[in-house]
Amino acid sequence: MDVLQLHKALADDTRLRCVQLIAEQGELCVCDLTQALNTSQPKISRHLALLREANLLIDRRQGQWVFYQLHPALPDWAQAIIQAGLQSPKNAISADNKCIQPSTICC
Amino acid sequence: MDVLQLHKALADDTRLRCVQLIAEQGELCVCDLTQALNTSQPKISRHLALLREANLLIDRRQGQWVFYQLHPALPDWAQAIIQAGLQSPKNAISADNKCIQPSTICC
DNA sequence: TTCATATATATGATTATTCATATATTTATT
DNA sequence: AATAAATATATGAATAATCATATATATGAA
Repeated sequence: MDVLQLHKALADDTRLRCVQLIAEQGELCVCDLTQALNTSQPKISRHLALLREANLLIDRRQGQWVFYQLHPALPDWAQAIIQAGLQSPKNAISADNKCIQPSTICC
Repeated sequence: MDVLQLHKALADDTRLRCVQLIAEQGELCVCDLTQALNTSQPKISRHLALLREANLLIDRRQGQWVFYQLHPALPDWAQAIIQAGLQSPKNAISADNKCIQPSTICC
């Protein structure tokens, strides 16, 4: 993972909001994100796959559900970039995260 | 300027290297960047225009030359994102910046 | 247990759209 | 005229969205 790849991964509204929500909540499943972002399941799934392939997220299946969290080995500079983005008053999730609780929305 | 726009602005190799070089050097002119990145002048110019329109850079004409620097009113979170990217051992300019001196290459 | 069904997620395939680059031209400064 | 920079246009490439379908797990009835 390099800096360019991280910016590319976060340069999409859906992906940025997924990462910011997951960074705030620790762990969320696909159906959480689908509801929180009010978007289609295949769209979320594709973007999560991209983030997983970029080593930004890891997934974990638990029964029916697949939970995503930040990759535990994310380098410091990458964590710093994600955190700095969350500091912005105009971050990507300010309108979404009010109604999110970890895995309690649809699961 | 919001977080998504910043990531989009930095999600291109040419633009990321321009911003990182400028952040390190303070100020560079178009011909500096053209030489440092070994790429065509129209390509650099077009990407600089994008960064200027995104309020990431400002430009200043001095005689024949146009110098670019980071926007002085860049918010803290945006500066933090740029700086964190420079911390990466795999940042975008590690192969370029060795030969750069502010405005002394071609000007 | 077996069968049927529902739910959660992923993936192919297609289409649409956005983005980057190259070439040529133009403008501005000295 | 010569150098520096910007812009216009066309083209190709990468990216994203959508629909349909596939897979995996869970649940409940017979």
